[in-house]
Amino acid sequence: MVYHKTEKVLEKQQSRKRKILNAARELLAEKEMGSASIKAIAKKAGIATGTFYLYFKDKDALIDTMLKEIYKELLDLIKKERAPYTNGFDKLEATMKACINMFMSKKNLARILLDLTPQNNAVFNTKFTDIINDLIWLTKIDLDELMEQKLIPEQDTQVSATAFVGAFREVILAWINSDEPLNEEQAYRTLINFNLRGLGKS
Amino acid sequence: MVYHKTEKVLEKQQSRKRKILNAARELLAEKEMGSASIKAIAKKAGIATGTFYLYFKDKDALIDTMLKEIYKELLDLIKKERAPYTNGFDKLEATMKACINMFMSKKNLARILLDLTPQNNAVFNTKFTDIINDLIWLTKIDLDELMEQKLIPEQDTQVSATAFVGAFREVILAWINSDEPLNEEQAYRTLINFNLRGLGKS
DNA sequence: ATAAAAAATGAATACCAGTTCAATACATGT
DNA sequence: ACATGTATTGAACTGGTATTCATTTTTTAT
Repeated sequence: MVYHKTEKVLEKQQSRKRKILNAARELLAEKEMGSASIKAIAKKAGIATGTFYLYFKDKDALIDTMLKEIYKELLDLIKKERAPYTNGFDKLEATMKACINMFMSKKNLARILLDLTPQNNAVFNTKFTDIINDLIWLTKIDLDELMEQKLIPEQDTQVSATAFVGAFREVILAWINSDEPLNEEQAYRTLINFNLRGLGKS
Repeated sequence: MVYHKTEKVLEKQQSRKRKILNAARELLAEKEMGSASIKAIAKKAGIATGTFYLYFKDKDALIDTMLKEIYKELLDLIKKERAPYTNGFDKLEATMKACINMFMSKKNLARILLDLTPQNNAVFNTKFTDIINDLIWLTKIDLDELMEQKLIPEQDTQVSATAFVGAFREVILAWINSDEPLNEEQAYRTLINFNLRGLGKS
């Protein structure tokens, strides 16, 4: 006798995997991240703890998958928002605006992607660092282009890109963890101007 | 019968407390911070695990004390380096140079003060956030003064200060965790210029 | 030197999170 | 309906860390 999964079962399984990923996202995004235990995730996803291991090899695999997913969502949005522009500064500004909008509307995503405060998990930290480094690397590409075109002064673009991302990250995190800035417009402009001026936009 | 501690004993106890604090610093500064267990700290300090609890109420108390100490050391150095200057920009630059020098020469301090990557400890995270916020607050004071004097354009100084600290932190961390920049001088100047230009130094 | 007081010890304890697994429930094909 | 393959369950297991505490060592005062 051979057993073949029916459509209904396949769908149920996919839905469960999604539920696990969503539960993990929600729990990780909450302030007290200690709460993101397998037991808690399983409970939130509506399954038994053992069931978790039918969908993911271990906790590391879950975190890996989750971070990849979130990062992809961010990159896709950035790509879309940058598409209309060819000028380097416009592209950078579009990138920042895309990030601000995404992070402010989906604060839980932002907490996971920008805030590494509370993780004890080695894979999480490694993956996380990789993502930040990747963002810095993408920024550096833009800066090298701008420097090539003499639109910004001679500088160590690796350092500038790191500073750029660092400034951005700290501000967004402050907004997320406290309450919004009083004057959104001015705050946004201040951040964007800080970074663009920092590069030496002439 | 009444027991009074003799000088020798008091000194020995103070020295032990120091040894515990130093052991904690060294272990926390190492890459794999999971190793900073009470057992490891006690071992490094040359005492039994139980003895630790004669000197600190619990692990949280140790971390609290340690972070306060380190932060005080940093603030003292900053204060000293700023003393010669009255101009706002000079003061900011002196602050940055003091931090760069301290962090690059005492990388373990920097890892503890700037990099919260691997802690699971709630008190550590809270304390850490407090310290960063304090640094931002101190920066904001300088910026308000500069804005008052019309030396930088109108802006949300809370945001600028946050960006300033964030850029600085990210770059220093990158230097600490990888290897030094190839061209130290240019890298330092790039970072300092980024931040000063970011403010809109005219 | 001796007894009381304090400090130090480290094995035992308590606790908590990730993971396993024997038992159970459900799905499939005949 | 039945037999067999697969999925689910949750209690038990594992490993690791903070903390305690009965015992031992050291210090003090007589």
